[in-house]
Amino acid sequence: MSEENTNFIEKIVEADIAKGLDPKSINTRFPPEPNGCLHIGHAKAICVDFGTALKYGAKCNLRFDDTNPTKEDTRFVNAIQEDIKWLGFTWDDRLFYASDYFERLYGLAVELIKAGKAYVCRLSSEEFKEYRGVPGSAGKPSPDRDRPIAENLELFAKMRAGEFEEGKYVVRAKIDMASPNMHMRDPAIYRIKKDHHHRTGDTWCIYPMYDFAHGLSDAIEGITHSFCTLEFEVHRPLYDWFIENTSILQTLKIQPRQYEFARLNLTYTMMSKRKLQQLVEEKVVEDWDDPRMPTLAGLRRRGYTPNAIKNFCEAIGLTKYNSLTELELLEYHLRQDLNKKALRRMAVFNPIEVEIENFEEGKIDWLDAINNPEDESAGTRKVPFSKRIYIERDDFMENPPNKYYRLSPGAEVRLRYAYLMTCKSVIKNENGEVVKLICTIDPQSRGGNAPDGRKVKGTIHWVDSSNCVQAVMKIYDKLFTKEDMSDIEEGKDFKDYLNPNSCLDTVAFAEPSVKELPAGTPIQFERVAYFVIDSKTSKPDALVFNRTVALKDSFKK
RNA sequence: UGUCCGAUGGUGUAAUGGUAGCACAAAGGUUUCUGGCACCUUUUGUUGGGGUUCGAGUCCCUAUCGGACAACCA
Repeated sequence: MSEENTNFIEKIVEADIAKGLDPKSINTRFPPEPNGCLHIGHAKAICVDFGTALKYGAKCNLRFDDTNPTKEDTRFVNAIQEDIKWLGFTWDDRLFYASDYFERLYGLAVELIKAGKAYVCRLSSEEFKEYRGVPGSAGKPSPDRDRPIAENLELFAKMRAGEFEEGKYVVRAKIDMASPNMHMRDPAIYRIKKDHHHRTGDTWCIYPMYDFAHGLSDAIEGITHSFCTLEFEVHRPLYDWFIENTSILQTLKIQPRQYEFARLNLTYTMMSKRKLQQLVEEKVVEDWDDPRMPTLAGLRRRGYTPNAIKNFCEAIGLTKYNSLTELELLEYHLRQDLNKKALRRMAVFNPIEVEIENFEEGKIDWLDAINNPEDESAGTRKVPFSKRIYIERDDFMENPPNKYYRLSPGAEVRLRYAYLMTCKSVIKNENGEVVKLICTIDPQSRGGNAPDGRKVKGTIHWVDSSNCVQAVMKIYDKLFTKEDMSDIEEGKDFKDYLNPNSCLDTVAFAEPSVKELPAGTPIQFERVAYFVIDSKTSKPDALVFNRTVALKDSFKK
C-alpha cells in the first residue's frame, strides 16, 4: 500500500484516463465458468479485475460464463460468490450470466448469417479438424462455406428447434481459412448440446462457444477493459472480430478491449482446475474445501486470511511471461497477517511430564497470560498451573549442545507466564528413555521474573497435565512433492507426486481456554505454528495445523 | 514445423534512454517472557552477439532459450 508499484495493466488504464476516459465509465468483469471452485490463481484474476476497478473508482461485474451446460452446476455458482465475498470484493447489483444473453446472442448469430459472415456447416468434428489444416499451411473451405443465406437461416432455426442430433451441424463464422492464426479459420460459434443447463434448463439445445459469447457479452454489459490470462492472446483478434462485425458495435460508447497477463504458478501447487476436480472425484482429497487444496475454500479452512491472499497478489505483480512463484511468498504474507491477529495459546505436542518438587499437591495456581503481544486489545486470560505439567520433549536435553537455551539437568528456564524452573533430576525407564523430570520452581518468580533480576535465556511452553484439553489435530502439509507441477515429465502422472504425509492425525495437549474459541479462529501455538479450529467440524478441540506456514525454528542441532 | 508472445540475482518483480531498486529465500548479527515477531548486515542480476546514442535493462537487428495456439472447452 505504501510503495505503490504500478503494474502494466494499471498503466494501460491510466493511459486511457490520460487520453480523456472518465474513470467512472471504466467497467471490468470477472468471468468464471461455474464448473469448479475458485483457486489461488483465480484470486490473482479477481484482484486484477475487481482490484483495478476499485483503484480507479470504476465498476467490476461478476459474470458467470455458463455457455457449456455439460460441465456447470449451481453449486459452483454459489461457492464462487461466497469466495469472492470472502476475499472482500463486491459486485453490488451487477451479477450477470452469459446465459442471460442467449436470446440476444442468437440474434447476433442470425445477423452474421444474414450478412453472409456465418454459415451452418455439416462437417463432423473430425472432418472439421482435417479441413482446418495445420499451422504453416492453409486449410480448405468447408463444402458448406457458400451455402445460400436463406438455407443457413433455415438450418439454424431447425438447430434451435432441436431437429438435429448433437454434432450434426455447427454454425461457423466465415473469416479466413488461410489465417496463420488457427482460431481465425472459420471458428465454430454455435454447437448443438442436448444437456440440461443449470439456469436455462431445456430451453436451449444450441449453445454459443466461448469466442463468440465472451466478447459480445462484454459488449452487452458495457465492459471497457477485459482482462484475461495469456492463453487467450491468440483469441484476441476473434474477440474484436465479433464485436466489429455485428450491430452491437454501433451501440457502444467505448469498444471493449482485451488485455492478457500471465497466470499464477505456485511451487508444489496444482493449479489446473481439471486436475483438482480429478482429485475430488477420485477421493484423493475430502472435497474442494480440503485444507490441502489450493482452492480459496481450502485455504480458508487451512487458516488463510483474505488479507494475506490479497497482499500476496499485490506482491507478485503482473507480467506477460510465465513464472513460478515460490510458495514461501504466500506463506510469508499469511504469517505477516496472522502475527497481528492470531491469539497465542500454549500447547504441547510430544509431552514429557514434569513434577515440581516444591509445589503443593492439589493446588491450582491461575496465572495471567497475554493473548497477543502484538495487540494489547486482545487482552489476557488465566492459565492453570499445578504440581504436574507437560513440556515439549524437544525442550529438554540431557546432554545439551552449545547454545541450547532450554531445559537440561541443573539448568534454569522460564515457564512462560509462570515460574523460573530448575531441573533437579531425570527419571528413566528400563530402556534408558527419559520419562519424567523432577524440577523445582522459584516461588518468588511467579509471573515469570525473579525479584533478584537474574535473567534466563530460555522461555518454554507448558500445559497443566490434569487441566488441559486433548486436541485432535490434522496436520496438513504440501499436497505435492514436486516443485513445478505444471511441468509433469513424459509418462508420469501428476498423482505420482502426491505427498503421502500431506495429512497426518495427531493429538496435542492444549491449555483449556482453547475450548472457548469459535471455529475458524486463528491460533498461534507459541513457538510452534499456526492453527485454526476446523470450521467444517466446528469442534473446539479439532484443529487444523498449517505446517507449511509453521514458524521458523532457527535452532540448529 | 508455421504464427504470435516473452526473457532483469536462487525466486517474484521495479527502473520518462541517465546511480539497476524492492520483496521472498539464504547467511550472519542485535533485541526479546515465543529460538516467533522486530531491527541491522551480507551474498548473488539486465540471455549471447552486433548496431543507434554523449549515454541502452530500455530503441533496432540477430542468435539462443522459454511459452501459447492446431477442442463442436473456457
